Amino acid sequence: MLELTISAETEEPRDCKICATKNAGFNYGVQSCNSCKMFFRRALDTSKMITCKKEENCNILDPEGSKCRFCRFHKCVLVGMKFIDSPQDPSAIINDLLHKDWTRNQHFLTGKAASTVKFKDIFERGVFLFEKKSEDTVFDFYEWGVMNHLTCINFETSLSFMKYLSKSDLTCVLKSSHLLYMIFVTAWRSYTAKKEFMCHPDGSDIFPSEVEPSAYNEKLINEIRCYLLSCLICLRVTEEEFLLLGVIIVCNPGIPDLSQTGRMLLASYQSMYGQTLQRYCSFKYGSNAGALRYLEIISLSTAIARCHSAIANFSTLFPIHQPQHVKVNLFTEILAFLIK
DNA sequence: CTCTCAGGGCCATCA
DNA sequence: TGATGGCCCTGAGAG
Ligand SMILES: [Zn+2]
Ligand SMILES: [Zn+2]
Repeated sequence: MLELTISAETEEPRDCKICATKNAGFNYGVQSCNSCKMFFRRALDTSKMITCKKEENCNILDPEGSKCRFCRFHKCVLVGMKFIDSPQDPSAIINDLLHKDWTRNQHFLTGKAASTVKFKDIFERGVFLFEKKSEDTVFDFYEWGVMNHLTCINFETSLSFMKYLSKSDLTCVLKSSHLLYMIFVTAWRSYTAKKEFMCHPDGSDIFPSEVEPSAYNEKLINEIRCYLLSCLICLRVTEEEFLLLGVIIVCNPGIPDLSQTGRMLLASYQSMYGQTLQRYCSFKYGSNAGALRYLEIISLSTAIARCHSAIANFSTLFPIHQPQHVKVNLFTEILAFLIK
């Protein structure tokens, strides 16, 4: 690879790009010393989230700053250390997603949100514990809705790359991509239940009962209920395609307010999952049909975005058409945060 | 063979 | 005392 970027002038070409140690070799694709190489590898291995105690801009060259694991790791990413072993085994990736998705679905079907869950925690950490729901519990719209949000966010934050993101980047991802992902999951769930319109597992509506459909444009309501689902039916989307497209949506690097390292991390993972989807398609449908199929699956994200904007429109119209029914609860707080 | 680099073991350091 | 990180070694692969 051509090295066109000129870093600080005092830096010798053989210095470690992260900590400036002399006589560094090549590790993970960049000029780096052995310590930084090992640090990077161990940082990738750890299951714990790394955080910065200061402002996420510690100077690694100064002995105080070099103690910050978060900032050192992010400098590794920033200078271009490759954090994905290439190429990945597609079936291992799919199995990992299958397992995470199964967990999400179990929580959604059998759990209920712990009463301790508060709005301000949801988009900060995105990890929740669920309590067992008793057999005869009947959820109303808002309880289903909150569970749908929490279990999807739980899934999103359990993805392998999320632990590398800073807290603010994590919030950006959840704020921009979570609702798209949740819409897709809801459509998928209705699709696997062979429904013709989106609904909750017990068949209840995806609109709260106080919504008076006749007060709205029928096309708008239909777009929310049916449009995306009809695309899934029409394409006969497989579970593998659902899983991979779901992650591709969650690791969209084009969302606003991301840090540069956050964008780089998401872009690499999105491209890795994209390649996996491509390989899956060409394996399942053959090389030519697979390439077309890949594009068709990717273009589902347009249908998801269309449903998203219909929901945004609806939630703008709702307080205008039915001001007497506006409620404030956890679900409406979450939705208000996501649609802005 | 030599060179480079990924990865693992071992041990010093520090809360 | 357990987590962390630096030093040194090994083995695989390329040339
Ligand atoms: Zn270094
Ligand atoms: Zn820091």
